[in-house]
Amino acid sequence: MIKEAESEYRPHKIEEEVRQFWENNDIREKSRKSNTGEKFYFVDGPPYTTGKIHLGTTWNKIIKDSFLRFKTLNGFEVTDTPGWDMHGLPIEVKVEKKFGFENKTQIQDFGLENFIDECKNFALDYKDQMTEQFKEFGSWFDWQNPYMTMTDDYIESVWWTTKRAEERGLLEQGVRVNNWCPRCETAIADSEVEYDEIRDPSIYVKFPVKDEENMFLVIWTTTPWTIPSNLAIGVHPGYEYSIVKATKENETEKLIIASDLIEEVLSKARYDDYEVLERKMGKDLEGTEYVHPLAEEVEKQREIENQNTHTVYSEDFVSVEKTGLVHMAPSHGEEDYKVGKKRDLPLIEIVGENGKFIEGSGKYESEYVRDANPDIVEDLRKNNLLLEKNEIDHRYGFCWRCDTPIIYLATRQWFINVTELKEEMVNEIDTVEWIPEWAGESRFKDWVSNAKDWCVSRQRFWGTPLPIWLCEECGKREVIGNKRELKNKAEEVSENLELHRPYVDKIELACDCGGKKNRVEDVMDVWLDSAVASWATLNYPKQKQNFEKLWPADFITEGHDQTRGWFYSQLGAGAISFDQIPYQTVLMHGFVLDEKGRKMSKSKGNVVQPEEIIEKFGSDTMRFYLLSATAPWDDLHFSWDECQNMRRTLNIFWNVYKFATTYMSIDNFSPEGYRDLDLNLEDKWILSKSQSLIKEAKKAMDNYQVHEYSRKIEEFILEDLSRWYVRLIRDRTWVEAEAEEKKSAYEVLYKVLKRSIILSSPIIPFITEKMYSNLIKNVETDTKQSVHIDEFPKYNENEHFPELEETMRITRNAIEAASHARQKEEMKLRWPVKKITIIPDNQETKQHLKNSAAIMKDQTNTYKLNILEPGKQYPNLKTQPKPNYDIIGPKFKQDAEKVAQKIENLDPNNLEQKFPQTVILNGSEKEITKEMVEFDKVVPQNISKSEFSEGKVFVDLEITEKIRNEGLARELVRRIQEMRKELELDVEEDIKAYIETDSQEIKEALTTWKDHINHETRAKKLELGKSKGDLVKTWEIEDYEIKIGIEN
RNA sequence: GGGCCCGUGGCUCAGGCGGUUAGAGCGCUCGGCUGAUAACCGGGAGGCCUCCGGUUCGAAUCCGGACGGGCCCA
Repeated sequence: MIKEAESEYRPHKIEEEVRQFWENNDIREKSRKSNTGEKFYFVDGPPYTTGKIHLGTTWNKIIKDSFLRFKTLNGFEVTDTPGWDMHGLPIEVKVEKKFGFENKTQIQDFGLENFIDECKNFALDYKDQMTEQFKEFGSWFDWQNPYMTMTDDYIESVWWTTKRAEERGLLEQGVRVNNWCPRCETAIADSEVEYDEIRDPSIYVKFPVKDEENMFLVIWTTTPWTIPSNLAIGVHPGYEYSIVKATKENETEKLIIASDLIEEVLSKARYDDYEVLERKMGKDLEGTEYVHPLAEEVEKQREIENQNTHTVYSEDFVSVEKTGLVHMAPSHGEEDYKVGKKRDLPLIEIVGENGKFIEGSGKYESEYVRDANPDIVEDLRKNNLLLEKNEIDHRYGFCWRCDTPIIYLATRQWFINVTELKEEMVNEIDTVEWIPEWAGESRFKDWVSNAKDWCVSRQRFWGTPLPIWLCEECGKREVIGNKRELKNKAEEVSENLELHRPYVDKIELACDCGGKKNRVEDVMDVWLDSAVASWATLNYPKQKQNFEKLWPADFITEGHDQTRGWFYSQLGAGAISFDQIPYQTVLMHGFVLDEKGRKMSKSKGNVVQPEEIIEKFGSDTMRFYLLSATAPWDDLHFSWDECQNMRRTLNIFWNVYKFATTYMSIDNFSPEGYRDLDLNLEDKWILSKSQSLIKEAKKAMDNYQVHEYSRKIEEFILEDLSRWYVRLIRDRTWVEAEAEEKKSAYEVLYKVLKRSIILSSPIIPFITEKMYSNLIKNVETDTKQSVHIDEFPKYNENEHFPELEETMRITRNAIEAASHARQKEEMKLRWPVKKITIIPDNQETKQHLKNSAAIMKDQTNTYKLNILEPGKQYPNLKTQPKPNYDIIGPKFKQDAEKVAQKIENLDPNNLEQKFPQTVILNGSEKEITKEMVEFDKVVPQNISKSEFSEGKVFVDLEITEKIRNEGLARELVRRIQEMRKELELDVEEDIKAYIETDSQEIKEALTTWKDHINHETRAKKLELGKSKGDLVKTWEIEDYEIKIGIEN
């Protein structure tokens, strides 16, 4: 039996209760397992285990959850394994902070084993915390069996892919210039560099030309600390350079600068005057030798014997900026390194991995590079080689984890040469369905086309160990693909080997040459971990069955920052392993920003936590809001007001449910189905609307338009169900006896509510579960245990009546117009009106309105409803012609405006008979047809007119005696009801009422409408005379004073 | 500096194969309803559709540029 719902919607209570219900009854498991249909292989992009989820992560998981629930409802067999990204620097940094470590040596002293254990604990701990947070808002995943990048199983999947790379000849060791974090002492990927504003020195330096008196090459740099490593200077072959004789305070010197930049440079350095001595093309400067400006200070520079150093080279990459000459330090720049290789320059090591000048490098030995900047600048000044010194604010890269400014450093690293697969990767992008389309077409292709080789090695500890063993004797290498292979080949290995440092570090393999192979000590870039998720989730290659059945992923969805991240890393790993992109549909979603569209950040103080929203409004509200606020691919501007609004929507949904359960429980209703015969217009209409909803909403969601899905549901609940259907059937539910029209209203309301509940369950899983458990489970016999195990409603064409929907749409418009007309003349709805006349625009509209006349009459409170023929005029209207631009625009083009004026000036009398007629325009005749003109009307007094999109409404506001009586009677009823409420009387309780007034009109109304008033207010006695009772109040009705007394 | 996306009333968003009255919700304001009721409904005010140019008889809509925001890259 259906129970009356609690009158107030209490999300926290409901959500807690529902969560319990799910837990105790394994509802998630049952819902997923109830299906044996088509496969839906979803792969979760693993969040990094940082301990706290933010609103972006929340949005991400809610989007995923809504699709998994939707697919499950539709009979798909879904994979809902969640993932965790657990390796890498962020966790290492946490552990370092915990113990106050500042460099790698301290970690070594602490003991790698201990360090790894700490990392592991952090990761697992955070994983648990975050799992709880995700569960809180109802995201359903297989939380018991997630994939975790730190497990041996997972690591084996990474190893397998690495071995694939080796087999295909894509794995390579080489020296490259990389982003380098001097604190973490490791290479970091481009994607791990975060850019921010920083203030740096901006200096112009003079490099003395060898064997020339007082002649200098001028360069500009923001990194003085790279000058000690300088080995060459670059110019552009095609640009013109000048040797300038510049004067400053009576001293002259000869400077070499790009011709276009002379003024700029010299004015900066405040030279008094200059004279161009000679012009040369960049390529002609090639070979010019110079003296290193810090030759005195930097010992290593003096030791270089290579003839190619300290020479000018012309290179195409040089741009005409600052001075047009660039200083090159092959150890500290990618271009510089390339030139160094091409020109056979040595690679001198001056800066160490910790960012300090190394021993024996010279004056700056053991200074941290950025700290050495002032000394270097000062030395240049002393050597009289500093042309100008200033400061500049510019964007600079920082380590994503410890915020240390990065440096570029040439080091030996391991690479996977994905550039060799670039073409293939770009082609694979086209096989994927991207939502929105531009996510793949423009954005992703752009990124992949610019991809560089993948530096996969990191000089750290907590990560997937690089499975590469090198022979110390012959240099031969071996890449291991899994644990068993390692155990088989190992010289000596413990039984319960764990695939982490330092355990794997100890393993030695025998080499054919008789030597021993040792593991390369690096760990892998964490991006390679998540890159293999689509097969690691299925435990491939260890287990092949699921892989063969499910792979590649049907669906993934992540934020647009993952273009360079997971979308890319998966593509790379897929190309390496299978020559295939490992996913088929991608929904790229946006970021959560604050209301003004700015990034949420601690420093701005505009961060909103998901738990704040849940605490305020509950999880369903948060979900509904996040899913409907914007299209997923746009950034979401978070707004508390909009959340509040969504809370209201849910409240209305609850009210409808409450309305239904209140009456259904009183009448002990249980659904038996309805006969078409018993259905009213509004019943068929709402049934049809619900069919439209099923059809359109499903289509939206099938196309991954989750916002459309949510919005359509919201609109249906608010607009159709609550504001219209419930309003129309109210009278029918008040009938006390058993009545067919009441019964059929219940049947229809029940059916439509059930559909709405199931339809909205993927979006708002808690409240719908609660409603389902009472409304559905309490009356249906062969029902499911949970709404989430039920089936998505099937679209039924036989119940879809588009014509009828059109009827109702027009009717609502007409009713709105009528109430507008009333309101213009301050005629309240409580008062009946003598007559309403409608002139529809066309026959079709007329027919629609005729069909719904009963509703129209009822809702407008009129005695009489007239629907005239289209084109008919309301009596005594004056006509004013008005141009119809739809027609005259295309017809008259540039003359349209003039023709419009002519039309407005036409004689309004008998216009209709006069078409077509001609006007003279610019000396030529133009024909004006009837279609070009619309007619405005001016109404007589007593009539209030209003228009709606399909016609016009005229309300006759004449107040007859009958109307006055009824109006006043209703005013009385209203006052008495108000007082009943004030007395907190039960709905059933009877009263006695005493009315005291001087007004004849009210007395008359009272007499005429006595029975009605008695019935409406449950008055056993209604007396005119002295007012008395438990409550006596004085009211004013239509300027009459009236005293009402009530007792029960 | 480059790529992609976004820019519509005070706020959040629709519209966007070009058509003269640019919609909705919230907020504001006036009114209505009152057996879903610490709900609900209607009216109104409020917009040079970021700006500047172009195409067109006509541009929020199409094109070019600028500015602001977001993501990514250099």
